Amino acid sequence: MNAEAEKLKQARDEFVSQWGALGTQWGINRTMAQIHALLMTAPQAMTTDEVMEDLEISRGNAHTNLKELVAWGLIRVVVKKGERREYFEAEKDVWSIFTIVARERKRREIEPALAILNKCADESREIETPDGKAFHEQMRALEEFVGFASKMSDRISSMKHGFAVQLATKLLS
Amino acid sequence: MNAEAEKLKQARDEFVSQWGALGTQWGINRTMAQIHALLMTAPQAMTTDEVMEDLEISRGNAHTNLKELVAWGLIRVVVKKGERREYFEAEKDVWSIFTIVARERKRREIEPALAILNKCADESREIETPDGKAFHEQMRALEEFVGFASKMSDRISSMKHGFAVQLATKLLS
DNA sequence: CGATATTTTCAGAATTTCCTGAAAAATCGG
DNA sequence: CCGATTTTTCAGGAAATTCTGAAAATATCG
Repeated sequence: MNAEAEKLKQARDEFVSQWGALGTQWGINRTMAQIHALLMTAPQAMTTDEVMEDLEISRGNAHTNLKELVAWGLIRVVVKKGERREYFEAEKDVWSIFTIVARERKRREIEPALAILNKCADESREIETPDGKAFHEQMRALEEFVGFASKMSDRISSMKHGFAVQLATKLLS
Repeated sequence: MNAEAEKLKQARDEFVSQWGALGTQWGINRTMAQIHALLMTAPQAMTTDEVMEDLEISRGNAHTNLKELVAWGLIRVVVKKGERREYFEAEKDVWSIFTIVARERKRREIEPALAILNKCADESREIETPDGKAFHEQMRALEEFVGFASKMSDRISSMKHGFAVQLATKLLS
């Protein structure tokens, strides 16, 4: 019956490793993605040392990225009775994961863009040359679109899972 | 009347520089984002040399990133009659830009993820231990969700601009 | 307290990504 | 073809990011 455990270990290792590689494409570092993958598929909460050993990384690296994941809200600290050290466990619900990631991406990608577009649209509002008008119009169009995207993101993130699925299904039908 | 041109130049420079900085957050390199910003706000198509001079970058850098933007479809090569060298101009329509970026992100972020989840869900399908079942179920849930996202992305990207706005407006109302 | 376990920080090393500049290749008109 | 112009490639350097390992800080227990 240990062949099963072996198969599981292999599948999980592959998931962790590949998910880590993907993280790079994704703008988060490899270790963070790997830890996330590891904890998402962990039967129980894990300690820093277990994570270190499993991924063969340094304590500093494990610590920094665990805390970063906690800051994102993708994992939680768990304290066990009579135990001194911290355990970590991942949020496993896919809809929760999605909304957390969407919120963070909005904060890091959409909001700064909106700020820039706002400022540039503003600074060019009164320029009367043809080129100036064209520039202003381009800024305004981008601003409007990104603002739309921002609001959509909020709207969808705040939906209940069920409602979002319903909407999506309707859209895909 | 040259104060106006000065103001425009300043606003545009700021846009280019800030958009470049944002590109980094975004997983594309600074130069590529800067060139894109520059061309999006250019009154006319520009040559490689003009881009080099404007952004103060090397020929190799300018060339590589111009070609990369062409590969994405965010800019086009323009040939002028009686002129030997290539000019570049950007796609300026925001909806087109959005669909191009969405398509590329799907290709680079969603599809590889789906492939991994598929494989891992498959490899764990027959494991009968409780941990194995939990792992499989997590892979399956993620796969389903990401698959959904992928289809949604296609659907929205293939919409006409007007229809998408209509839908969005309804959603935001 | 003092001893011990655990977490946090961070300087410097390792790695990855990006850019330069120059040489090579391709293109074109005459 | 030849010479001139333009595009492309790429080795090596520069810059940015990530990781290690060890020391410092903090927490906990008797």
